[in-house]
Amino acid sequence: MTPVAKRKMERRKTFNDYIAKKQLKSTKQRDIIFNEFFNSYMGRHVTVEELYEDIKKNNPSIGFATVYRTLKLFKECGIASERNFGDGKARYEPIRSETEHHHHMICTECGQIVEFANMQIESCLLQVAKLNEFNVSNHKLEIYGICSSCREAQR
Amino acid sequence: MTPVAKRKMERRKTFNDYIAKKQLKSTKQRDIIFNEFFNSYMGRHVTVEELYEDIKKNNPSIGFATVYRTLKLFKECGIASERNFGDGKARYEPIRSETEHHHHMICTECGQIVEFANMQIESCLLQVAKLNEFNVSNHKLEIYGICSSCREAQR
DNA sequence: TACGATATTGATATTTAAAATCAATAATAA
DNA sequence: TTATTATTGATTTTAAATATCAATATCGTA
Ligand SMILES: [Mn+2]
Ligand SMILES: [Mn+2]
Ligand SMILES: [Zn+2]
Ligand SMILES: [Zn+2]
Repeated sequence: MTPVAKRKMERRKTFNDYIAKKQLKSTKQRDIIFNEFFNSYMGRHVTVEELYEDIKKNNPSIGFATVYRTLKLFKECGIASERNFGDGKARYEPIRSETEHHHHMICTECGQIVEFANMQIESCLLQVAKLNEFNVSNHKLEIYGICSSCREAQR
Repeated sequence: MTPVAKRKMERRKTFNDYIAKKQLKSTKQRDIIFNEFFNSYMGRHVTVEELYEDIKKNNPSIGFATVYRTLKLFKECGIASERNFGDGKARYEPIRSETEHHHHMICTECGQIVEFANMQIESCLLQVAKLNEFNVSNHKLEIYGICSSCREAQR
């Protein structure tokens, strides 16, 4: 099994466990959305609208509300992250591993997103929180700017 | 003159200069909004609605749209920052000096906001950006968690 | 001071993403 | 199979942000 397929199976198990625990139901729609999301959007940041339009191509009967609710469900059970990059639309990305954690650098010109992780920043953050006696549940860090190719295009 | 008064005067000059440069007009409404914002909301993070309700008390004829537009104007000319803490409402805070820069820690229980600045984080950020050849225009960092008093209240 | 050009105001309407509603339908356990 | 309960898809509602527009205020100039 490829690492990608294994990763997908692990998320699937988390999802199934969550469904069982919360006494929800397995449905064809949830299967379809799960598969499309984890097959096509690994490492990407997709809006509800985008995923809906994509899925409609092969499954025209699936409704927008179902895609919307299913992505929220993915987030709820910890297999997807919700991101907000300041354009007013929520974006979702598949979580790649239980432990992964990263932030984003967004080109305000072309929309390109570069992911990064930095241990030093993370430990500084925890230190700041500790100093102020905050119990951190999550944090977000985004860098906005112009990427090199957009900068070249301008000259 | 107190340091607070001096600070306010400096922002006023920036605002006046901006109005002159862009050929805008000085109005009673802008004066009122400027004064309330810089008198009552230094170090705070106010929504348009909140500031509007506040101003209405003494100036019932001022419209919501004017408050909304004036805060955007403050932001535009660099005397206010717009913040988004994930509740779907934009917040504005007066800028205290040309050079100040800080981030926020938000209690998800009581809404308390603690500001912090950390040079180490800032330089890490720039390093990450440099590595990826991004020209940084701005960045945001927020820590969400539970403050100590809310933690105590829970026990 | 009066005039004319232009920006501003306040009320209201529009836009948009997110969230809620609900009758019909599907999934599950007995 | 049946009863129960969750889900779906269409639609409506909500709420913040933004746009519109006629009436009015500002400001340079005569
Ligand atoms: Mn990402
Ligand atoms: Mn602040
Ligand atoms: Zn770019
Ligand atoms: Zn608190």
